[in-house]
Amino acid sequence: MIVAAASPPISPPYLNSNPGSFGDRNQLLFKLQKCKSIQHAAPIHAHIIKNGNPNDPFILFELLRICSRCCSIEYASKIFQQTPDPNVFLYTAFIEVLVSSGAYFDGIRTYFQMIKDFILPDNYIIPLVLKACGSALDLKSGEQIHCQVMKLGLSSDRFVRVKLMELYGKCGEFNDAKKVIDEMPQRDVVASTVMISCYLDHGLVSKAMDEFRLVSTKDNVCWTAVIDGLVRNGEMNYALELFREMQMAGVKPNEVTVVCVLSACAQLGALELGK
DNA sequence: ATAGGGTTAG
Repeated sequence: MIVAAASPPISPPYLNSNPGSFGDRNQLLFKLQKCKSIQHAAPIHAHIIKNGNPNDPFILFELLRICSRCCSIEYASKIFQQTPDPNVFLYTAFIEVLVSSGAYFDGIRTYFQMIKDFILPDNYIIPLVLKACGSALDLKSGEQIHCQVMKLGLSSDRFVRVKLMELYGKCGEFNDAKKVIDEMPQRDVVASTVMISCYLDHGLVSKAMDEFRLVSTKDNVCWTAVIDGLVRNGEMNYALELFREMQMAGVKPNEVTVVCVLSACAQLGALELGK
């Protein structure tokens, strides 16, 4: 069988005209995706600056991801400052570097810079920056972002809702957190777990249990969050009772569950039970 | 073509 000869490929403008040892642009991208450190990425980056398009957003995105992996704010800042018109992906990747290194306020500032530049936030960057607000206990910024969420119609996104609840929970605004979960058409187990933890972190045991009784789940993380919270609130017997109930319901404990239950036994001096 | 959620001790 004779196969028709393929028509000669048209070189896309980003293709390296004389591919050296690094190969073409897609191979460079692939190599960057596998880089674990800047040491590995730097020569590839240098090669792109010399021979390729250093403003290629996909390349820059991968470089920022590497900075996230190895917590290098410095390298990331250099890249980001030299990016002429960062899009929402590049803002997200850069803010991720900042937030994962604990530079919450820098992350929040960078987000508001993006808004000033008329770049629309999406349902990926919003949870990220809400997490920063929660960690920094920056309720004012968080509320501002909540307003943007409503205007942009992003409030149905489940990641957005979870991070809104965490923000309000960390700031002690339980009514606002509850409003978010109550507005869900139907609550999912992660949202419920966050709401429960939000109560238990502030000693509101009975509110947490009310929320838990609405769930009915075989999800052991959710059960564990409740058991842990009870232990942290000094409700050892209640925690052990729930542990038994969990097993009766056929939910398998994980290692975190066991740590919590053993801690309860230790605090009760219940050696035999612990054994 | 580029991305993401919840639980623990020390």
